[in-house]
This record gives sequence, structure tokens and C-alpha cells, in this order.
Amino acid sequence: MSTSGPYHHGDLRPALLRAAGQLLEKQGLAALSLRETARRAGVSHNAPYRHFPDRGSLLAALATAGFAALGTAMQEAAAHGGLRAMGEAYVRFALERPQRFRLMFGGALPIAKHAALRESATRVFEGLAQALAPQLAGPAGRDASIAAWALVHGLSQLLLDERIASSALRGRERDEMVRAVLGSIRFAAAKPQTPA
Amino acid sequence: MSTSGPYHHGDLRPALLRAAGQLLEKQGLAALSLRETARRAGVSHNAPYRHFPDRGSLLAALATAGFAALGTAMQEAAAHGGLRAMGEAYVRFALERPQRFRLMFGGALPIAKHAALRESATRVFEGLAQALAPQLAGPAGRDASIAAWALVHGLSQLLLDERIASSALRGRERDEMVRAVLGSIRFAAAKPQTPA
DNA sequence: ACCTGAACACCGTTCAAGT
DNA sequence: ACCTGAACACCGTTCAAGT
Repeated sequence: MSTSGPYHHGDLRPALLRAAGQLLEKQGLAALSLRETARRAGVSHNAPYRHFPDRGSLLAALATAGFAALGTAMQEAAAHGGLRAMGEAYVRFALERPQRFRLMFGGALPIAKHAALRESATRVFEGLAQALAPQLAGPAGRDASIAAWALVHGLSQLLLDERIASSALRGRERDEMVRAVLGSIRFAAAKPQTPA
Repeated sequence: MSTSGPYHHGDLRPALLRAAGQLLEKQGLAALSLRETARRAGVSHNAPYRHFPDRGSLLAALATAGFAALGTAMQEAAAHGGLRAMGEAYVRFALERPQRFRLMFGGALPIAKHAALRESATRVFEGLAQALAPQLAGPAGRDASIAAWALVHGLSQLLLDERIASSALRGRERDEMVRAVLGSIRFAAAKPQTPA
């Protein structure tokens, strides 16, 4: 009577997102079932359908929150450490939240079906493009900014998949190696000659 | 009696891989169930366990075949068109077999559990590193070759996820845009000054 | 050896019903 | 409005049995 929750949960949507987020980060996407999420939130297996039309929509909400967090981390990094720090923040986000990052970029979500997801992702990428714009103007600069983004994104993915052998560290801390790899590139179209 | 298959299928393993590959490319990873694969191969839902200990092992076999195909495509491209063609072949492979590429790099497979998978992947990456070696020697060169790989890999992923707006094409064919993006990068450590 | 059918414990989703 | 329990058609995996 006193210890049991209210009949109307009242705050079920955030509770479901919290439970689903924990499942995702601890057990991975495959273990993230609607039924288990409901169980952890203390409701029947059917209650989530009041807040999400299907499993995909729950996943889309998790990914959307992920893009918001990534965008914030990148803007903060850029404010303190400039462009270079922005790229490093991207990689750090991927490595700190591997399952979330995979959900955001793994293609498991029908991106066309989830407008909020697409918008939150686009916002992040526009922030990156704007930060690059002063250095990389004009048509060639736009291609270069895609290359910069691809570089940072690819490095994140390869590290996540443990595809970069530990010998590549050559005694350095991982962050230092990331800096060195990102710094080993120059943009052909850069207005002043600037590092990544 | 004459149209029905033999009791002992005889060639079940390749038949399963073929059916699974078709399922993967047409319906995506989520639709690739062992039971449906068995159905398409014309055997009971249980027969696949004679050839694969579990679903993950079937997926690993598909991914392993994918790495072999990617390696072949890259070597062929390199023989005809050099380093640049190698990178373009990487991107082309990803775009031509999106679901296969996602399986290979999506982190859905417990890579540690599948030795053949890890080896086939490593072979591909060693081929890339060797092709880069003449231009990028020494410690800084090794970081640069990781950057080159990350660039190609990231561009593939972003194109696959349709994260690069169609406006980025600016009227060009996709292949041409890929060439321009890859070509917009210089390696700081390159021995002669060489494009990507 | 290789294949089958029944069984178990899971899914996502739908539906009729309760408060 | 919001939640529940039963039901349906799926899974992966295991087991006892057939040829």
C-alpha cells in the first residue's frame, strides 16, 4: 500500500528512457528489449506503448538524446580548446559511450521515420561545419570539412571496434595517440596553413 | 520423390551462407534469423546447428567472407589505380554492400570469439598499411596511415548513413565527390608531397 | 553423421478489459 | 488517460528421437 508505486506512474517516459539507457550501456543493443525495459521500470510489458509507438521509437529517443549530448560536449570543447579539442571530444564521446555511439551511427534506426532524430543529428554536424568554416571556405573547403568529419568519425569507429592494434599506441596514452593521428593531416584548401 | 532434395542435404553449409547472405542484403541484419535462413535453405529450423554452433557464428562467417571480398577488391583496385583507387574501392564496397559492411564493422559480433573473423579483418588492414608504407615511413607515417584509413572508413560510414547531405554533391557524381573529398587531404609526414 | 519435431523461455505487438 | 493480462506469431537454443 505505501511502498508500491502509484497506479498512474506519472513519470513513466523518463523512467523508461533511464532504464533503457542503462540496459543499452551495460548489455548492448541486442539485450535492449521493450519487455525488459518495462520490467526494470516496474510496469507491465505493455505500458511503454503509451509513450512509444514501438521499439524503434524508444531507440530513436535514446539516439536523439545521444546527439544532444555529443553536440554539447563538442561545443564545450570548442569553447575551451578550439577545433582540435572539438575533434578529440568527438572521439572521447564515442569511447566513453560505445553502445550509445553505435546506436546513433549503426544504421539500426530507420532514420527517415524519426524526424527528431534526424534534426538532432543535423544540428551536431552543422556545429562542426560552422567551426570549420573560417579555415575552410569555398567549394574545396566544403569537401575538406567533410574529410575532417570523416576522419574524426572513422577514427572513433576503428577505436571502438578495437581495429587499431595496441601496438599503434607505441607507449603513448590513447588521448595522445588520437591527437597525433588527427594532427598528421593537413587540408589542401586551408586558407592559412593550419593543422586539423 | 525426384523433386525433393536428398535426406542428407550434402552441401548445407554453403547453402545456408547463401540464404543468409541474401536475407542480410535484402532485409537487413535484424531480419536475419536462423530459422528463416533454414526455411530458405529448405531444412528444419534445427539443421543449421550441425554447421554453426549459434547465430553469432553464422554472422561471423558472413562477415569473414565480407572481409575477404573487401580485401580482394582493394588489391585489384591498387594494382590498376594505385593508392587512391584503393581508398575509392573501400568506399565503393561499403556503398554496394551496405548491410554486409555494417555487419563487418557494426560491433554486433563478439570479435574476440571468432578467430577467423579477426584474422580476415587483420589481413585487409595489413594490405592497406603495406600500400601506404612507401609514402608514409617512420613513426609519424604510421600515425598518418591510421588517419588515412580512418578517413576512408569514416567517409564510407557517413555516406552509408546518409549523413552527408545531397547538397554536398554540388552537381557531381558521387564517385567524383568521393575522389575530391579524399583528395582534399595531405599527409604532414609524406616523404614526397603526395595526395591521398 | 545428419536431420527432425517437440519443448522452453524469450521477443514485439495487438486487443479487450479494468481503474 | 493510463495500465493490465491474455493472446499471437515469432525468436534462439536444447533435447530426445529417427534414418
